Amino acid sequence: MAPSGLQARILEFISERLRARSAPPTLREIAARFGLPAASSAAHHVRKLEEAGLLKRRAGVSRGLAPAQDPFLLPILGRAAAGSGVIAQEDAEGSLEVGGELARGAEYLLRIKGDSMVGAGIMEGDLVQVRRQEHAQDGEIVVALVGEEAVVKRLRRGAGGAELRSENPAYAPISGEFRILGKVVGLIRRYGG
Amino acid sequence: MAPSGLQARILEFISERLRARSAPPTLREIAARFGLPAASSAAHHVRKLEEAGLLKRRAGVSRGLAPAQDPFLLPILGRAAAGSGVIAQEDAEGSLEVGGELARGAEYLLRIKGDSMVGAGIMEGDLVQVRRQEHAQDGEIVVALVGEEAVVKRLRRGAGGAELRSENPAYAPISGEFRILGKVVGLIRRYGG
DNA sequence: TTGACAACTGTACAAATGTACAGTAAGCTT
DNA sequence: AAGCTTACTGTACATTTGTACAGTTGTCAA
Repeated sequence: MAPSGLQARILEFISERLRARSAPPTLREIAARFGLPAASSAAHHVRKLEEAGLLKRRAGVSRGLAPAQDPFLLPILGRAAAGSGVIAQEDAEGSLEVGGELARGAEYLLRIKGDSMVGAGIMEGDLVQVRRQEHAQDGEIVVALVGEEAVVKRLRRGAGGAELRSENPAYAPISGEFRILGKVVGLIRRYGG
Repeated sequence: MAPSGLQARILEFISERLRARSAPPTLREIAARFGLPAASSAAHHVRKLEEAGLLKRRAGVSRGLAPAQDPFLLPILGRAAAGSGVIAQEDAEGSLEVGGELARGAEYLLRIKGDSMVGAGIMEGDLVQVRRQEHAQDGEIVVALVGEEAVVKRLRRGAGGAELRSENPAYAPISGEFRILGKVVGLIRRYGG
């Protein structure tokens, strides 16, 4: 199921084209790019990628190639979506296209509610980019599940165990039971207007 | 020079396709979309758009259409770049691809130095998205030229004239001579790692 | 070696696609 | 009205492009 090196490069070639906002390559362009002798050779590899679920295509349409999952369209999840303990993609309040380099490492966006992290420059209404992971290091900003609620806090690991700290003196640290859902890898803010 | 309503819609149609990460339309697809009777009709409008400098195309290549200026790749300018009074694109320290919706209204990115705006959640190292304009309203965050230096401050218009305020009590307002270079429309932050 | 299977290639072809060019329609000036 | 310019359309055609299919090569097991 793992694509061969060549097929991975073909997939990357197609993604590159799309990222550069131009039309994806034709089969013959793929063949020329990788020194394949005929269009059907490219067709063969493209079919393999399609069978592996890595590539979508519109049959019969020229340049109808596109990576199956677009890593640039991130769902925006609301805090309420954490009720079940996992933040489900189905509960997205929408999605936002995030550019190539910017999207690196992020899996979803979470909209910030409240002012508990203003000391870290995270304001109400900001979108934080989150990568799903269950562990994090001391000092990192994480998304954690506290009871039924997902919160964004700074993780502190000390002798007395781990705790979640707000960056606002008005809020007390949370040292009880919690579970880390992900790590904050970036932040996006829009100024109204 | 101003494109007719139809031509503007054709341009938007092409952009939409690219934004959705799929291949731009063929001439016949454009014709079908807008009820034009023949491929040559679409070809005619495309040629007009090209002559107006709004569209680039690769001649003879299928689906070789793309908007002339890609609004998604924004240059990252450093503060030093403001020496001459204008922030020149040539002084970019790099560029960052910013997704469709996110890029709306922004023309370049400016990297924040210093902590004078921490009260507004703007931290050292953040990138602010800026739209060039010479006027701004009371309360908006702007990029302004003070002497030889470009700074990011909040604009306050009062009875005594306009002034630039930091969001950090350690810094005094700037009420002397300054010129507004642009308005901050967004903010992007990456957490290291 | 033999056979079986998958990976890959060559060729031919129908459909899709851009383009040239003559033509028509509509406005505008004189 | 006549003449001119511009906008748009119809048609034909060469090229590009996806696809089918038979053929070739390579790998692996027995």
